[in-house]
Amino acid sequence: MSQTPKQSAERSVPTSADVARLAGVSRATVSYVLNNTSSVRISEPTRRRVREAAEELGYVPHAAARSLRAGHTRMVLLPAASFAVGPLFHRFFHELQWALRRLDYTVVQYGSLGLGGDEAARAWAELRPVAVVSLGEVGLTPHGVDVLKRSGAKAVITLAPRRVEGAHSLVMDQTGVGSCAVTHLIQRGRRAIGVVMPREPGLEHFSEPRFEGARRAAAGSGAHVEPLELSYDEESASTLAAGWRGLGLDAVYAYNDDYATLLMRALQDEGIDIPGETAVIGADDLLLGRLLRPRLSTVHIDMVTGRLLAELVDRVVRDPEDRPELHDLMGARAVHRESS
Amino acid sequence: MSQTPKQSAERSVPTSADVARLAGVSRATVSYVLNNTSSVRISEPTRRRVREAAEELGYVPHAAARSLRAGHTRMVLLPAASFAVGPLFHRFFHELQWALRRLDYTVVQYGSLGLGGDEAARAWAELRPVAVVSLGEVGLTPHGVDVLKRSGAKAVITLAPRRVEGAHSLVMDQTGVGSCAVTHLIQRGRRAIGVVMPREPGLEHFSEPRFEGARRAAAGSGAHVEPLELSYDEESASTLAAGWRGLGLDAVYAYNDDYATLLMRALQDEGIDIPGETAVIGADDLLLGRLLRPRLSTVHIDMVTGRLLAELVDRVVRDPEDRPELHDLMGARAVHRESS
DNA sequence: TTGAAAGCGGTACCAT
DNA sequence: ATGGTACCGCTTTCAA
Repeated sequence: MSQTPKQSAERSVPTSADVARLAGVSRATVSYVLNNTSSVRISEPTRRRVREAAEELGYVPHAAARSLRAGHTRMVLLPAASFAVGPLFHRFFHELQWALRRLDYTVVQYGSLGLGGDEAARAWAELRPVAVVSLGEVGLTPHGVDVLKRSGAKAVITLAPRRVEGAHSLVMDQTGVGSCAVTHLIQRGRRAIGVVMPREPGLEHFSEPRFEGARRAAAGSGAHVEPLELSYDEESASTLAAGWRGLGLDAVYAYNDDYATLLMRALQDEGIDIPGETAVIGADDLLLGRLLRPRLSTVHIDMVTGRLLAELVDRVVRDPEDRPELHDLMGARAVHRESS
Repeated sequence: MSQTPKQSAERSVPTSADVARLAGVSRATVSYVLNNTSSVRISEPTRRRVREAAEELGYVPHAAARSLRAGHTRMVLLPAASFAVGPLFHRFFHELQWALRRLDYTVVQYGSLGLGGDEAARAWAELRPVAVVSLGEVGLTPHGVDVLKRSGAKAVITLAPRRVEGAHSLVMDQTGVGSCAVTHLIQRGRRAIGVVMPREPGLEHFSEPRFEGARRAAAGSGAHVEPLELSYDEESASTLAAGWRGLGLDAVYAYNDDYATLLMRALQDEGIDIPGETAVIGADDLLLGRLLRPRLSTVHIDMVTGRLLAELVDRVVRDPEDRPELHDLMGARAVHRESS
């Protein structure tokens, strides 16, 4: 019902020229007033007239026009994750956005679902973001980085398991997670260790380095690791569990707590004693792992705060020559509970 | 190593004028070629020269300039969820983005963490999105909707538990979830029913309608419902469980499966038999619920596909007068397992 | 204290 | 088949 009165106003979007006309001033004055330009003094009555006019018309500045004129944006583009991220990442994302906003950036997530790496980079570049912070979901190639930088991006930062040429890469060392888990299992006397590799697309960026870390931890210790594919559904888990005894494993590191609980349940249903016959450890320290019996051992991950990364983004934007390092991006430590 | 050769090119971002100069043609011709404008015929040799020049310079069109000229964008803005959404929503979001991209929209998530409802709407309006699809995280007010529409948004669609004046609201009727759950419990002979209300901010938009549905289902059936606050951590759960017997309840509907499993574990640790002494039901049908013992009863939710919503967005964008209804946005049905 | 005007990077009409 | 040019909305000198 409240739509009809606005119908006339919906005809066309008010511009600063409309505001100027209504206030009886020039467009320049409108700009000065609405941006509180300090280098110019505008009388109080004029300011009021301008503000009232803007209010009355429901004037909202046009970001595209503004940034076109300015020659740059304050947009930080975060390629949106195309896979289900856990609460850990979610929290980090949240903090990052909040901190960036405090630094007066416009934070935008740009999904790139149907696009390949370089197509995505080009699509992002069209928006002329001042910075791009990629969490490694889409394959950002050296060429993609180059496209972004040539389009004016001051900072291209990847938080990926592996380094990307040309970008300011912060390696989020997932190998530490795998090596923590396997070291823990070895210390508890296990030698034949399965490592669950999720089949879900997108997760390979995480699972492969985690496996690599597991492999390295086992090397030279007398233990060996063996990759095991698993989809995140009950059927896949029970299939794996059904053939479990034939694998001859005495322990399993199951990528993360979600997969670990799924597999542990299937193993228990198969009559396999946890941790007696097989030790199980997950990762990410999800609440979930504490709800099952036996309680799930896990690898707790301390992630850098979003605030820290936001500050780094800001530094690189202000001085692209500056290449600050952010170490200890991720700490990992095994948490022993009852399943190992 | 690949940065140094580009250093000169990084000085300034190439424009269509640069491409024109290099190709020895006018800017108009560049535009025609790169956009495959069908109303104009350009010779093949010219086309090639233009394309090669664009390639060589690493030219990427400036989205802001384009939309400024065009007078409109193809941007669909999805306010990013400020709270942890479950896999259900995640999947829906994913589908929606994918489908919108197929329809040639640019999908952008805009976080609004530090902003109130109307501030957020204004910030969104600056980007001049052609459509806004809000999932109800931020309080989109009638005024906010108005701002967006006045700024040129053809479609403002809310997928919220409650209707928003002026917007094209698709009510995602969360009450059905609550009433399903409670009806199920009543049918199984329970009368004193607790309803868990998560303390986590943002979830009240979902939990309150779910509670309302629960209340309505109980009304006139001889049963009664009672809200119970719970935070998503073990301590809160065990506190609630410790006083459980004093509450005199014989069943609980625990918002969703996450909260349900958390509470169920705490109740079991307190020695309370599930479902003998207390029946438990969750919602959302998460895999998690099938991993615990007893298996968790739940309310399965069928959500409309993202594709369907994308088509609706497209329809409203093409004809804002059209106000198509999308019914049965969410179907809910109780799934009986072992905990009730 | 305020206004006129140039120009950011594209697009599309109208000439040639 | 191609080029000249006006214009989209806003900011920012420079002049008055």
